[in-house]
Amino acid sequence: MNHYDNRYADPSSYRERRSDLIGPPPPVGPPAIGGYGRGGPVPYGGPPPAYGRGGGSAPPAGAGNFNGYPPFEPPVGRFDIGRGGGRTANGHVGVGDRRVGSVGRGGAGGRGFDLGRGGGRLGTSRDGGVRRDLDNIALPKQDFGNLVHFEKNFYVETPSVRAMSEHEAVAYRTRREIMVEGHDIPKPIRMFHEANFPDYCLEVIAKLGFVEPTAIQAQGWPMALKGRDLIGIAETGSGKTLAYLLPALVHVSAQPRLGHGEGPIVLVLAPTRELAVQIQEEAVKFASRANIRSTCIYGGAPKGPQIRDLKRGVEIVIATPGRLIDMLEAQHTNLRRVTYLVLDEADRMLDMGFEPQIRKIVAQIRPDRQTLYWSATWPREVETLARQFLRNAYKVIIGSPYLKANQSIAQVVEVVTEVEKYNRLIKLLKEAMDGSRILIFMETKKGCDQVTRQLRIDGWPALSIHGDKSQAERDWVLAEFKTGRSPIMTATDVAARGLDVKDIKCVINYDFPSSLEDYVHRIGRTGRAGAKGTAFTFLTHSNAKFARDLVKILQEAGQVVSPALSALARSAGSALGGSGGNFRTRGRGGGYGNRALISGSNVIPLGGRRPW
DNA sequence: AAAAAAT
Repeated sequence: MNHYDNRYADPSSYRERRSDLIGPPPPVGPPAIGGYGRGGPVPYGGPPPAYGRGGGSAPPAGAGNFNGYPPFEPPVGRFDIGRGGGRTANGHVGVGDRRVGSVGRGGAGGRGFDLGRGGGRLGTSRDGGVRRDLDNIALPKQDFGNLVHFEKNFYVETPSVRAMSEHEAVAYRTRREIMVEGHDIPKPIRMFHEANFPDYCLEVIAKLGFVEPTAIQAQGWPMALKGRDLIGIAETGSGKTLAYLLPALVHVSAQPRLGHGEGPIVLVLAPTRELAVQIQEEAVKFASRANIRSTCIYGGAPKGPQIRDLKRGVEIVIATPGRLIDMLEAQHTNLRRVTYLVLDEADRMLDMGFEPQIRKIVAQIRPDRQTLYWSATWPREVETLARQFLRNAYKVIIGSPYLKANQSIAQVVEVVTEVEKYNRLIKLLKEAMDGSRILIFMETKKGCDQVTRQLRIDGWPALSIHGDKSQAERDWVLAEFKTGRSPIMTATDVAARGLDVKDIKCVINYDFPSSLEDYVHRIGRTGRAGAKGTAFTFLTHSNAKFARDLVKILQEAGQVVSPALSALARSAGSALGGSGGNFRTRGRGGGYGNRALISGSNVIPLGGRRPW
């Protein structure tokens, strides 16, 4: 037990023991806010230094610069993706050399390293073949026969928590709408210091300006610190990331230090690259203070630096599944030291597209690990599947156990026809352009590109992010959006979950999403951390099957339901059928999207007038 | 019928 007690009494001791270790990369500084204003010209200093070729080149003459928004500057050079990786500017040569076919360890279990990707044996179509390959990669079987015990219970009640009566704990949970399940549930904490985090955590928390734990943190922290498995469900923007990251740091600090060739202790899995990067940025803020190293492993970026981080030894890995499996297959790392596993956006991670990959990864991790699932949405069907990977789990739900939207988002639903959408969008933009950001969701990548193109022709400073764009372009577009240099972003569901961008005052669902869970996540890009936001949603008759459940979500959040929406709801059945049947029922449409041009020429110069 | 996740 009191491992952790001792450590906490002297937080410097661990740092000293580890003084030989190299610290993590410095945290990424917050992007400068501003640069976009209603009246004035927008300062634009040329393409982003990270990607720019020449740097700071003046935008070409012509309409493109009229509003001060840059024409698209193709971010090439640094991420020379898809050409073998040997020619990157920073000279990571031969990343591909040591990949497939390396011999498995001679030890127990099959090795199954013979599934090269070079041959494309499962079909050469870009879309489809790739995923089947991924699913077919066999990782070496792990032998968990004689593992040594590891410590995972670090929860020590402070006197003030101990003094809380059972009755007070229940009252606190009622007041903050905390619903708990499981055996031996700890009392919630009311203040940050009651979680017994190391001082550096409290310092960073103070610096970030947080005053009180959110409900999910108040109950989730003591549960996670107890070392038990956990399902944590709380609305978008309510602080789930810190709810699992801070216990992760405590967990890491109490484990034996990494030996040569050992992989991470904490593994966090996320469904998109941008979300993984964002979690990593959050982790670094805290971990760097404890000399705990963390890194992000995700596709579309050069492997060299990622491999280097893994080889050097890193306590926390935040990853998207595909690249992690790739790294495991190539034995750049292993998961034999992982004792704290997090699935962020867990319902998404367990849906059809991801489940096989998750199974593969989880099979590499010792069964007595601590496993934590987090999401704002948790369809009933997922839980059965999820429980396969859990033991004696707690469950904590904030607010209603049903599908629920964040209450601080105003939701406006408009019943329209397909052809009316664009003009209606323009009207909304004219009202909404006030210096903050506007995020527009589309159903398809192609639709995304088409609307973005038209918006730019009409002079609207919009850029688009979706999965057919190069990672460099995705990074660049998101950065332009975050800084406000390009205040309108159109997106597919790649941007639906988890992304935390400041000052998104307005989300527009140009196309209705394919599930109500996605609806809740999409609109949750606004109204973060108690801020207000507005979500506009275009609903057509072809979306009628969602109307009834959408009405429920609106009512639950205290929103006005328009007569048009009620009428549509009455005219159609429920999308959820008996029991939420829209989960895991959809197959993948093959070969749909069109690959974005590497040159970025799908982003056209802005039209020559300022329409707002 | 879509998106995402390796090259």
